[in-house]
Amino acid sequence: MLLSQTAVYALKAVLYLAENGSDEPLRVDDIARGLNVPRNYLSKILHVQAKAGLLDSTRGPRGGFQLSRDPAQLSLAEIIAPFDDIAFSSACLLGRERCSDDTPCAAHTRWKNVSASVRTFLSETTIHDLSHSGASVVSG
Amino acid sequence: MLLSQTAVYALKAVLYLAENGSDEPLRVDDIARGLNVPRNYLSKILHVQAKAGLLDSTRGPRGGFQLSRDPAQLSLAEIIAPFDDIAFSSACLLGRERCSDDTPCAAHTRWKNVSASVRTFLSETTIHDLSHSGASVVSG
DNA sequence: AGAATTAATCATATCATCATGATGAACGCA
DNA sequence: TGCGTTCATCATGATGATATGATTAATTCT
Repeated sequence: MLLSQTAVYALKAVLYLAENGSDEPLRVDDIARGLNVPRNYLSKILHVQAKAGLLDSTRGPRGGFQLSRDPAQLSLAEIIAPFDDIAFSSACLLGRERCSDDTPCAAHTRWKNVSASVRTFLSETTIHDLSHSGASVVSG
Repeated sequence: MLLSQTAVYALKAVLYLAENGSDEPLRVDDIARGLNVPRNYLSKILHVQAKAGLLDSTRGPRGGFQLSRDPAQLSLAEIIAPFDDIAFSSACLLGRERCSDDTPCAAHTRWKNVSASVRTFLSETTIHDLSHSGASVVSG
């Protein structure tokens, strides 16, 4: 898979919030059940996202998680970033730390356009874009 | 990283063989040293590639590994396949087993063109293409 | 046959990811 | 203040990827 399991859960959770959250925060329990993902595991993922400023968390009764930003301003890249650098630092196909036009790996020239299209997709696609697809976030 | 470490080693080894091997097989020891990769670990990777029909292995004196095919007929996808399905079965961004035009995930429509370009790159780029890049395979 | 060479395999270690269960800390409300 | 709700954190385990070292099997050459 392109993304780690954790990053996928992070994405799904944000999508779930965008589709099901309103003014009220949603509880981890409900999100976890809705996505069919382990509760405590999801809790940690949501916590990381809250620390990254993507979500607001509220404790106590009527607490839970909310998006802290407009879904139309929230890119997939930002959501993935805390869990997975894939689209950014490690864009070299052969896993080199330094791989640029000046110090290319054997695949650099041919690969860079393809990898750029992946990065562009992730940074220009927003949660808003996906949450209007009509497809269910759940099950997978 | 897009590819697993193992798949990267597999790719590098084949590139190394394409660039340094001639009629004579190359020994694991030499390839491992040339690529700066653990010897026994590489040995297993080469063995898998031999079983997949990509390499010929010969034991005993003057033995080692050779490409079993013309580098111009050897795609990156074929080399990666025994180690990593990424480009094929698990093309769904959200990790769903079934994700198609009929049963799409939320990201399907937007992601499919991008992922197709990755698959195309891997299946249409050959070892020959990369081994003439002028860049070193080693280090990284 | 015997020695040298080389890949193949086995047993094990290490680490990150993925995950579970139990407990702690903050909060709201009566 | 006290109780229930909810997120936060801790301790632990399972699994797979990534290795390492030692041994075995096949082959060549003399």
